[in-house]
Amino acid sequence: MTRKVTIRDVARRAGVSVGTASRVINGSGNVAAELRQSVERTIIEIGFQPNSAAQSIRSGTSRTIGLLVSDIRTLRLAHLVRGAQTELERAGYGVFIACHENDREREAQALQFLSRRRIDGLIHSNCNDRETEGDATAPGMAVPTVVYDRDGPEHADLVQIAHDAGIRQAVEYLAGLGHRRIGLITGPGFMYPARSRIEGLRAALSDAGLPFEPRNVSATSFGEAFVDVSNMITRPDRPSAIILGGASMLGGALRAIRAQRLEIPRDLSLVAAGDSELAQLATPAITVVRWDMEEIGRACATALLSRIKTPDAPRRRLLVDPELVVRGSCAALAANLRAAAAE
Amino acid sequence: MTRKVTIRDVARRAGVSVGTASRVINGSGNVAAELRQSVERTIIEIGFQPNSAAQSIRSGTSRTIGLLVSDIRTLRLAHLVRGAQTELERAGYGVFIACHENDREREAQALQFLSRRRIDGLIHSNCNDRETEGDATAPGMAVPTVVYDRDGPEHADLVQIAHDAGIRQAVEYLAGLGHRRIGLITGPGFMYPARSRIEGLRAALSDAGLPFEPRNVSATSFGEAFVDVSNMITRPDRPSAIILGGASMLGGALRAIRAQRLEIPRDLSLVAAGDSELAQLATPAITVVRWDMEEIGRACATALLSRIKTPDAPRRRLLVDPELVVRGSCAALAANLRAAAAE
DNA sequence: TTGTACGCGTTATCAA
DNA sequence: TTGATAACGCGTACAA
Repeated sequence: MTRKVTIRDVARRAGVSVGTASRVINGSGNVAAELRQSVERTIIEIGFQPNSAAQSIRSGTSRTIGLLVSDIRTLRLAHLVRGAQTELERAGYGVFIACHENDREREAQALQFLSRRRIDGLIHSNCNDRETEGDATAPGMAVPTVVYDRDGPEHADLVQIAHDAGIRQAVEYLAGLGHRRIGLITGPGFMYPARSRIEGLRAALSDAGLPFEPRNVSATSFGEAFVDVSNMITRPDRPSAIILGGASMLGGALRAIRAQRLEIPRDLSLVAAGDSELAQLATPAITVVRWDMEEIGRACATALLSRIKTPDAPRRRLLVDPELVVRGSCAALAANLRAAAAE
Repeated sequence: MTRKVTIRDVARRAGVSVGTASRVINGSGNVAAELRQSVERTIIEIGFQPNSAAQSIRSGTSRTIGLLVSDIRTLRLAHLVRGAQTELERAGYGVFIACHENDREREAQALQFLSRRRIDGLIHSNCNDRETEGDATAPGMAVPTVVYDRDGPEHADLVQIAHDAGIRQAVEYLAGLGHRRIGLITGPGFMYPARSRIEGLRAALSDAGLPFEPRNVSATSFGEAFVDVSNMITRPDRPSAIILGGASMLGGALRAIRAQRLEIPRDLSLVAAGDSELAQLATPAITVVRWDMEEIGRACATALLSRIKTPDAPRRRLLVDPELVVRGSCAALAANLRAAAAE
């Protein structure tokens, strides 16, 4: 176990003062060329590494960003994280990743943990954006914050997906195929995405001259896709097309559809909001509304970096427009009816 | 921007010395009940959070673990990370995640970065375990280290998958189905998994009384699965069964097989080493040799924690046995031949 | 241009 | 049991 090597060791060995050594290390102030070289050589020789904790305590900045999401095992969040990470590391920041797993308590703990680490900024995807009062009182929340795809607290910058616009694209596409009863199954209403999607559905249906039917909308808890889809597709007046809000629902939805012996797209058209490996690999491949999580991660990072640079700038909101990717899970309604009648 | 609140603020406001405040905060030493309560109340009132950088600089320990893998966008690595993270957080450690993306330079940079942060331990999955001499000289490598699924440097503890045993299970299963020409396609030989798999194949074939044919083994770079599989299955004496080493190869392999208009399992049996969503969802579902990445992440964490506790304990090696999960991608050879003849 | 010395927030030692 | 104070490693104001 070698004892740690400090800037004093460098100074002593190079025959200079710690001040000079520090100036060489940070490139601040002028240092004679010969001394500089001597110090630089010494640093390499004895393998000196500045202690970032000491730097942090001295400078009041930790060069660390906190990144708090539900779970990096979710592929799209892993992509978000990587996008943010590359951008932040490029700027010299380290990234502390924490997962709240949609548990308010865990989230609070993580926030407190990050606060003790004196993070310089936070990228946060809350697990509940309707009750952020807890966070407001939470210590360390005055830190520059970018909230991803949630309605964050007052002081935070926002990076959000325009889910309403995505739903609109899906509805226009489906309406163009002749569908008149379009269902939406999405997550719980205490998070921005679900609210935005429902709003988008309402507007898009109205524009298409179609009625908004509350029974064709299901906004409940996660992981219940099987149940929600089953309920919706077993009704006699079931929708002929369903929009699935949330990529994590696709598995359950497909199982439900299969269990009812419905065939996609013959008996039911399906659009998923959010791309996934499953959507690409399913047969038929699922038509989706998608956005690039890695790019969004980078966007969160740059937003945060500029917020850190100019803390008093007005609050910003970045809205990312999704893109419709047509694959094989939707059929024109006429064909749909024909096939159904032929059975 | 509220000024940071320090332990001195707590002490002053509670009317005690910083020493007493510190003792209350850390639960070290005895403090009179009334003083303790007063301090505790004050801490909550003014929202004091110990500055972990200062704690670190004082105690010489950062309560931080570095976790260096190729890429958390790989689902199984995300699982490993979460497993390790939960275990380490439970023990009061924060986890600094870095990705080297199989680039030696990035890896060195990450190592240096983590070293400056004075991590107390490292969980590392090297991108090349045949040239670790660079790491040895790298500063900060004296830190307690657990290497995952690589042949790490001398001082590191090892957590490895028994890939050889996994291949053996696959070979025994395939041989039992009548297969005599069994191919193996795996990653580059400068990493432990490929070496272990080839070794396992050799031993298992020998035990089954089958010849080891070098041309039925392909150990090249990643991401070339399509090419490697194509080459192997277009040969006139192609194997009747292929073992795929590395879950990331499955996509390319399936495309290659499809491109040759071979049908699984009729024309070709397939076993994948490493489970994946794709393996479960493909039709037919792919028979795999699998292991639980989250459990392994936890194992890495506990190994590291005990290493930190007892730095001088002898080097340990944990070998995890894979498990064969039979699904639908393998057929008895007889049926295979019959079908082929009927074409 | 260089060196000295102080302070960052904390813990630990030592006297009281 | 409590308080005063030294140290941890570093950056920087100030003096030389």
